[in-house]
Amino acid sequence: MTNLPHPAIDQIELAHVLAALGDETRLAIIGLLASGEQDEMTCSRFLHLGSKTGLSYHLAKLREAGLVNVRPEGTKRLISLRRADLDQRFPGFLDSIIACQAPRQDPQQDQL
Amino acid sequence: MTNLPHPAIDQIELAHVLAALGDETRLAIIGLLASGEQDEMTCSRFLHLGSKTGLSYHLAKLREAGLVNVRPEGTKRLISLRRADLDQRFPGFLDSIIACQAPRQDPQQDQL
DNA sequence: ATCCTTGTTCAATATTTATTGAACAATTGA
DNA sequence: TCAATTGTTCAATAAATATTGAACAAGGAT
Repeated sequence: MTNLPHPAIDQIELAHVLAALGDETRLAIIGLLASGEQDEMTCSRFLHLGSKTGLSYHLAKLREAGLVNVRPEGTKRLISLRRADLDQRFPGFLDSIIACQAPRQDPQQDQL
Repeated sequence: MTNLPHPAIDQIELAHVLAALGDETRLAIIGLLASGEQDEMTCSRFLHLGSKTGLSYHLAKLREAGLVNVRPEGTKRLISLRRADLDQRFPGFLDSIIACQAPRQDPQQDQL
């Protein structure tokens, strides 16, 4: 099933996770995955963020850090956020990241 | 007062913060600062984490990312966590990090 | 003044990380 | 079978990061 190597919950390391997220491209990938559009997305869904090769590299980083799950399906790979695992391992962390990722409100709209 | 360059709250970038924290040494520094022993600590307080030169480098990274404040006092530098700023900018983020940093409980002690 | 303490800067190096393009593998579809 | 799709691997390179030691600067203490 889980074909590619994924770290088990308890061997997900904070520093490793943080390093994986400390990159705009990967942060954007997580933002998209978290957007809730769909639980799983193919690699090609992120093609606007970089080259095919580059994405393969970044997605591997995210997988190795324990942030995403990659499930081969035919010739495609279905990527999903390891929400439950991350919430269990680092309570509140993922949510705070995702919230920050959301478009920030500009000062103007504060009237009313 | 604030002698060295520190980013203003609204120019603290998430990816930058995450990258700064994606390093065991710097994560340990933040852990110590958050431990509450004292609000401010001198650089020498972290000397067990690396060389004098290395710490100067890592502390600069943390300062530039907006994670710590550095206040020169005589020949020393007093380092403190920018708690309030970070809480305002990224609500919940710092707390989740600090909680994860805390020594994890081992399975045994779960019996009341 | 002289020394000691605390910490920075600089230059050199080592190590990691990121980016590219070409070639490859597996699956799907005609 | 042949071609198209989806994505990986590899080797080369570029670029960013980390680590060292030596030299320096600013205070504080005597």
